Amino acid sequence: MEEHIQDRREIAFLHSGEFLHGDSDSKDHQPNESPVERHHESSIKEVDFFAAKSQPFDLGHVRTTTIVGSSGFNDGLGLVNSCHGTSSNDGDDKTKTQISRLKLELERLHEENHKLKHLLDEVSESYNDLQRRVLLARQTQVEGLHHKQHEDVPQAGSSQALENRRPKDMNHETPATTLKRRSPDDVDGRDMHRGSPKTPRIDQNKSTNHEEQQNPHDQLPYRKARVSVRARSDATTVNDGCQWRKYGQKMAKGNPCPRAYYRCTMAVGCPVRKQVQRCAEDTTILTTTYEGNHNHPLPPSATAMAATTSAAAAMLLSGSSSSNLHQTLSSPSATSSSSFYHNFPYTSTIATLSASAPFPTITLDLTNPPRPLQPPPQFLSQYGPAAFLPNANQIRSMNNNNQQLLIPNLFGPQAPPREMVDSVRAAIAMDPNFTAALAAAISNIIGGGNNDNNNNTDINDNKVDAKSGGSSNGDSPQLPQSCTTFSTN
DNA sequence: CGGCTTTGACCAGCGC
DNA sequence: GCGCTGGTCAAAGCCG
Repeated sequence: MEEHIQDRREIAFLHSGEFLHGDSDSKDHQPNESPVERHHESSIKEVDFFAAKSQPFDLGHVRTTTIVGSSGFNDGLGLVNSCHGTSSNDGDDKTKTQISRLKLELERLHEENHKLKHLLDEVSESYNDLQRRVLLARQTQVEGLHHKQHEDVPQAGSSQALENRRPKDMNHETPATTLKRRSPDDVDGRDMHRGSPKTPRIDQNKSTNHEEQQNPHDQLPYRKARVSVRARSDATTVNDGCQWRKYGQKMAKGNPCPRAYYRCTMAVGCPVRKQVQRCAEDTTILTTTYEGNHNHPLPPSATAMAATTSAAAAMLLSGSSSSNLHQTLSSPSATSSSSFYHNFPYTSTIATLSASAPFPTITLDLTNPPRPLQPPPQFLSQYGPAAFLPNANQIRSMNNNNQQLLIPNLFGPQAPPREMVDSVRAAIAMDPNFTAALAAAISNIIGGGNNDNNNNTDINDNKVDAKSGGSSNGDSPQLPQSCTTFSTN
C-alpha cells in the first residue's frame, strides 16, 4: 500500500518535472520523509532520461549516483529492496512499480513522438510556403525575361511545339547549358518528330508531362537532378525492386567497363532511367545513377530505393532552387552543424554533391563499412532512441572546392524537403524495429550504459539487416529512417 | 511468341 | 567545321 502511494507520488513527480531540478530533493519533501523515497527519486532521474531534451541536466551526475549493482542493470528498485529487505510481496510490488514506470515512460515517449511529428509538420508547412514564394518570385522574374526573348526570337513550329510540351518553368528557368544538352525528354520529343512506328511515345509523353506538371518538385529548375548510388556488388546491376529494360550500352571514356542504360518498365511511359557502370578503380563497386521520378506505384521492395533517391534528389533540388546551392552548402550553419554530425553514429552512407556535372548529381556512397557505434549518452537523451536506428546515415556533401560540408545544413536555414519528410516519417511509422530499438534503448538507459556492447551489437545487426533488406545482394540503399529525429532539432 | 539483350548506327552537344 | 563523346534508337538475335 505504501508502495502504491509512492507510485502516485512518482507519477506526479514525473509529470511535474521536478526531478530535473537538482535542488528539489531537499526542498520539496517532508522532514520525516524516509531515505527510501529519496532513493526512488534518484532512480527516477535515470528512468526519465529522455526528458533531458528540454531540460539540460548533468548526465554524469545522474549516472554516477544511480548506477548500482554488480549486474550493471539498475532499475532503480534494487535500492528499495536493499533498504526494505526482501519479501515476496516486495517482489510483486517491485514488478508492478517497474511496469507502471515503464508504461509511464512509454506514454511519455509516445507523446514526445507525437510532438516531434507535429513539429515536423509545422516545419514542412513553413518550408513549402517558403518554396512557393521563391517559385512565385522566380517565375515572375523569369517570365518577364522570357517574354522579351519571345519578342526577339520567333519560334519555328516543331521546336515550339516541343517546347510547349515542357513544363512552363522548364522553358523559363532551366539554365542555357541544361537546355542545350539534350535530356531524355528531349529524346522523346525527337521521337515524336521521327514518328517511331513501334512505340506510341506521344501518349507516353503526354502522361509523363502531365504528371510532371502536377509535381511541384518537377517545376523547379534542375529538374533533371540525378542520384548516384555507389555500392559493392558482383551482379551486373543492383536489385532495387524495380523492373528495368536495358536499351543501350556504351563504352565511356576513361573507363574500361561499359556503361549500361536502363529504362523503368514497371509502367508505360515511366520516365525513370538509370545508368549502371562499374568503377574503373574498383570493379567491385557498381555505380547506379537514377534520373526521374516514377509515375506509378512501387512495390515495397522498391520503395526504399525510390524514396531514398527521390528524397536525395528533392534535397538537391531544394538546395538548387534556393538560388544558390553552393551558397547554401557553404553557409556558416553548414560548418556549425559539423560538430553535431560528428556525433552521428553512421558513416556508411555518404552523399556528395556534384554541381559541376551537366546535371546536378548527388551521390550516395554505400561502399564504406559502417563505423562501430558508440553513441554518447547525450545523443540518446537529446535525440531519442530513434536516432540509433539503422540507416541513421551521416550525410556529407562536398562543394566545388572539395571542402567537406554537411548536407543536413539544409535543414537549418531550410526545412527538409517534403519528400524527405514524408519518406522518413513513413519509414519511422513502418519500421518494425522501432519499438524494439526503443525498448533496447530504454533498457540500455536503465542499465546505466553497461550494456553498450550488447546494444551496439543489436544496432549493428540492425544495420546489417537493413542493408540487406529488400535486396538479395544487399546493395539497395535504405531510407534514412531516423533522420527526422535529429534534423528537426 | 513475346520480352529482353546486344550492338551498330544515329544524333546532338561541346571543345578545339 | 570537324572530331569526340554521351545518350538513344532499333534491327537482329536470344531465351524461356
